[in-house]
Amino acid sequence: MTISFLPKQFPIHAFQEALVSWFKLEQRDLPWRKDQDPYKVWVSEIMLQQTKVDTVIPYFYRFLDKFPTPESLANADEQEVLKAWEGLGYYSRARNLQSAVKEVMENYGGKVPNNPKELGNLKGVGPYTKGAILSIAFGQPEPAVDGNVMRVFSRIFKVEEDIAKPKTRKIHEDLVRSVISKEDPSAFNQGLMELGALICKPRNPDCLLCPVQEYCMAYEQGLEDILPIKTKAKSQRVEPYAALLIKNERNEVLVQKRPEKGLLANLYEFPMASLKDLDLTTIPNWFYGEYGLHIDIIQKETVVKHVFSHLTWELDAYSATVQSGKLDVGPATFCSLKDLELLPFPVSHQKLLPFVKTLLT
DNA sequence: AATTCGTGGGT
DNA sequence: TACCCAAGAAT
Repeated sequence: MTISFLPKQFPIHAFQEALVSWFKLEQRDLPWRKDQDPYKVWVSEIMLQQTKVDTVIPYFYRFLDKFPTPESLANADEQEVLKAWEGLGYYSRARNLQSAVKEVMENYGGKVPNNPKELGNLKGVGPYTKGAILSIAFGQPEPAVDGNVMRVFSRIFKVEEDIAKPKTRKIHEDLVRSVISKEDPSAFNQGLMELGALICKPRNPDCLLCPVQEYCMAYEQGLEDILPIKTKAKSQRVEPYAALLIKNERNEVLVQKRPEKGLLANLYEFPMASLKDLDLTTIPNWFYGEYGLHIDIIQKETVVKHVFSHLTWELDAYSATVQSGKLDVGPATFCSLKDLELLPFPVSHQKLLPFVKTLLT
């Protein structure tokens, strides 16, 4: 059964005009809005996935300064790309972006594809990003449905489907297709998102300032605080670890590269022992088995609690020294204080760097 | 379809 | 404090 949420008498053109003219007047001056270079639009859209504008801005400047063209990004070392992404989170975005840019270099002559099929096949480019690039960079009337659009449309058209459910996105894509401005798809799509960010906020929306208030069913019926419907995520688990800050006789600290898949893939960290399986007395023996080094634990330096989307790390950081043995693990290596600055660390381990500096100084 | 994947700011 | 939330994609 197909449900159309678009009222038969909905004044499409007046709605478009109200939204687009508001956006052109009130839009924020953002660095990725200076031109419509598809590469810059692409980079910005990847960075903006699940990430606030204010957080992205400095990363966007630094990233474009370092990798101004698809070619420069394609030819860069992955570690350098991850270093530029350090602290931004969702690091597979960076690795997928570089992978996709390499494909653009090889298969599309360095030109970002301007059609849904080729664009959607690029790594890290899903339905939203595909539509955003097509509409913003190429002016095509394609939907770009993100969380803002689903919230805004849930209110305007009184859509009561759970926006946390994957299938709900299709409802809103159909709605966008039925009302998008063919004259200015870019301003229309961006206008919806800008409206969601500035006016039609998740909580306490500023309906009195809204340029499309007269078209909003939720406002008309006093439902703006009820919609959208969104079920809440389940609670997260807690994982306790001992993080080991191990110094050798050459005043270097042991670091290791994380696996190439999964959480914080290919980033660096200090070795961690799960306190679910081990305790302070069994860690040295475990460590010798894993790394081939006898260590002496000195003392607890700090405790770090780090919250991810789906789990929490509780890191008890211990200083330690190498007693004897020979390191025999590939991804692990001793690293000088100076060279640490070249390695990409997740924020969880950046919190430990001040203590490492003290240890090595 | 449900989980996994980061982080910082708002309330 | 403890949630909630953000211009999602991959699996």
